[in-house]
Amino acid sequence: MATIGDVARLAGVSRSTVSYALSGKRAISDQARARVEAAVAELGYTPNAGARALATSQTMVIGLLAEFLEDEFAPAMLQYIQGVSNTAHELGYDILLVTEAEGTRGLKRITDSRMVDGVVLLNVAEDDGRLPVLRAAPQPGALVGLPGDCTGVDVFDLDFEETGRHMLEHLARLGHRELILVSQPEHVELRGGAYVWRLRNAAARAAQARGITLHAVSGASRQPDIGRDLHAALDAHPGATGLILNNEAAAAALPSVMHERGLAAPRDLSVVGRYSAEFASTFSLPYSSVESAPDRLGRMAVRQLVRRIEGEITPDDPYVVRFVSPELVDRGSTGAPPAG
Amino acid sequence: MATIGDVARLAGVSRSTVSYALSGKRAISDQARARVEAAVAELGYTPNAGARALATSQTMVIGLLAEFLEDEFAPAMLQYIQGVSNTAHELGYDILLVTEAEGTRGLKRITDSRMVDGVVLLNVAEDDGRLPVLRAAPQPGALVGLPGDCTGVDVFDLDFEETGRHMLEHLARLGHRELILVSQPEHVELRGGAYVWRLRNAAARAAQARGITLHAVSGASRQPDIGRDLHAALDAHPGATGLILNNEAAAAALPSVMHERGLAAPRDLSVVGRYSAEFASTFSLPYSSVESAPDRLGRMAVRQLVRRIEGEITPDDPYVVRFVSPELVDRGSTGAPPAG
DNA sequence: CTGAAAGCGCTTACAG
DNA sequence: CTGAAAGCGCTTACAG
Repeated sequence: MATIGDVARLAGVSRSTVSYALSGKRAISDQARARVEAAVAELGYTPNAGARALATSQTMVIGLLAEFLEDEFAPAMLQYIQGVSNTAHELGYDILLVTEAEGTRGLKRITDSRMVDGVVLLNVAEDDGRLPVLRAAPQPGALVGLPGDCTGVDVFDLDFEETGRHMLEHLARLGHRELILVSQPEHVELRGGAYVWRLRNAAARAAQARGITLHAVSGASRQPDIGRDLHAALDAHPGATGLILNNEAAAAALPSVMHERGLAAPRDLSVVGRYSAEFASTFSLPYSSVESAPDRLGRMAVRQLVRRIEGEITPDDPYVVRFVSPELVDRGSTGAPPAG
Repeated sequence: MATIGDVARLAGVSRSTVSYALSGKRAISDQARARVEAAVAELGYTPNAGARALATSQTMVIGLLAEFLEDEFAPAMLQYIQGVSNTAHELGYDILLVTEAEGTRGLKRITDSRMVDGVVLLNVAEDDGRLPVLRAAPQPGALVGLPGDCTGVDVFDLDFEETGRHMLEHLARLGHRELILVSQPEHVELRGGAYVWRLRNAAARAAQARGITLHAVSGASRQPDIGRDLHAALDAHPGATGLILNNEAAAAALPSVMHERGLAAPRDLSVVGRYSAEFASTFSLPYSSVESAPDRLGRMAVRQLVRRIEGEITPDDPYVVRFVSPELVDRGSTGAPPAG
C-alpha cells in the first residue's frame, strides 16, 4: 500500500503538505493541492488508520457491547444494533462489535487498548458489572437501558414506568376490571433487568388506584415454554379480560395460543404489548403495542456519545438520563371487555 | 494511560525487555520478568492497539460485512453474525461490524485503511459487487454464500442443490405427487441470490425425474404480504399435498395461514422448510426443516480466514469452496398425503 | 540475557 | 504558503 511518503514523493511536496492538503487544516496553494490530489488518485492512497490513531489519539471507532444471553430473545436485540451501527456510520465512525458472554472483559480489553473512542452498552442491568469498568475508562460511554447508578454515563431508555401506567390505564378506560401482566422470566429480573419491575410496579400502582385486579406473572423467553406459560396464566385467571405483555417472546407466541383456545382479540381478550413496529411487522403481530423505539434509542445514544467524544460536551457537562415516552400504536386489539 | 515506557521505568529495565517479557519472544531472567509483571500490574498496563498494529501490521480485527437489506428477513441474519463473532473472539480477534447499505464502500474503507486483517462477507450474491474490491485488497476474505466467481476467496455455503433434491425426494418417498415450492421474493433472486434458483432447479429436476408436479412460486419476505402469498399459492394449487419452504418469512407466517385455513400438518399438508434449529425455536415453528447451519458456516468461514491471516495457509494454497450437506431435522410435519 | 536504536505511518507544532 | 523534525507507543533486528 502507498504511504503518505509515496504520495509526497510523487507530488513533489513534503509529507506535511500532503497531510494538510488532505485534512484542510492549513492553507495550501492551488498548485500543490492539485499535485497532491493527482498523486493520491494515481496511487489509490488511503491513510493508515492505525498510524493516524497513534498520532491523533482518535480511532474513529465506537465499541458496541451486545451480549446475546442464552435466555433472551435475540431478534429483539438486532434492532438496537442496527440503530447504533447506522447512526455511527452516518457520523463517520465504525463499530467494534463485542458479543462475548463476559462483557466486562471485552469492555476492559477494547478500552484499555484504546481500540475505541467511546462505548455503547446495550441491555444494561440494574447493577451492571460493566459500569465500574466503563467509569474507570478514559473513553465516554452511553447506555441503552437504565442502571441503578447513572453517574458518569449518558443513559437512554424507554420510560417503563410511564409505559406500565399507560398500558393499564388504556385498558381501564375501556372498562376492564381484571388483567394479566406477563413479564420477562424471573432470572432476567434477578440478573438486573430493572425494566421488568419498573413497568410492573407502575402498572400495579395504577391498578390499585383504580380498583383493578392485576395478576402479574412471569413468562419464559423461549418457545415452547412461553406458550405453556401463557396457557397457564389464562387458565389460572379465567376472569381476566385483558392481557399486558412486557415480553417479546410472549407476544410472538400469543397468536398460536389464542388460536388454540379459540380466542380472538379484542372480542374475547384485549391485548397490548411492548415492542417495536419493526418487530410487529417481522412477527406479524396483530396487537396494539407501546413502541419500544430501539432504533431511536440507539440513535440517541450514539449522537450523545459522539458529542462527548468530539469534545462538544465535556465531563463537566451534566450527564443525561433521557426517557423516551411510550407511544401506543393502535392495531385494534383492545376494546371493551366481553359482556357478562 | 501507562505506556511501555512507564512500565520499563518502574521495573528498572529497558522497553524492549518489557516487550519481550510480555510476548515471550525471547528469554528473560526470572528477576526481570518478576519486576516487569509487578510493574504491569501496578500500572494496569495494556499495550496500545494502534501502536502495536503500526509496528506489527496486524490489527487482530476481522471485518464483518452484513448488509441489512430492506427486503430481507433480518432475524435470519443474526445467527450468522453470532457465529462469526463468537468464533473470532475465541481465536483472539475482534469484530469490526459494517452494516452500511453500500457494502462496497465500507469494505474499501476498512481494507484500504488497514483497519482489519481479513474480512468475512455475509449474504453474498451471484455477482457480488464487493468481490472485486475484496480481491484487490491485501487482506484475505471468506464468504458465507456462493458467488458466481470464487477465485481468490474461501467460500462456505449450504449445499442448496442437494437441499432442493433432498426436500423433494423426502416428500416423494412419502407418496406426494403434487408439491408447492415457496421461494424468496423475485427481487432477492434478481439481486443475485443464487441459492434461490439453485435450490429450485435442483428440486425441479428431481421432480421431473420422478414424474412429480412442482409448482414453484415466490413469496414476499415480510408480513403481511407473505401471508397473502401463501394463501394465494394454496388457492391456486388445491391438489398440492406438500409444501417446500425456502423462505424464512414464509415459515414464520405459515402457522397462522394454516390455522386460518383449518389445515394441520401433516394431516392435510406435509411441510418442510429450510432454516436453523435456533430459528425454529425462536419462532416456535413445528415444521421439519433442513438445517441451514448459520453458526457452523460462520465458524468455518472465520476459522479458514484466520488460517490465511496467520500465514498457516498462503495465497498459493488453493482456495476452498466448502458446502455443508443438508440435514433434515424431523419435527413430524411430513407424512403420507391425505387419502383421496 | 539485555539495551539502544530504528522503524511502522501518520499529525502537528515550529521555523521560515 | 511550505518543509524539516518531533512524537504518538509499540516491535524487533542489531550489537553486546
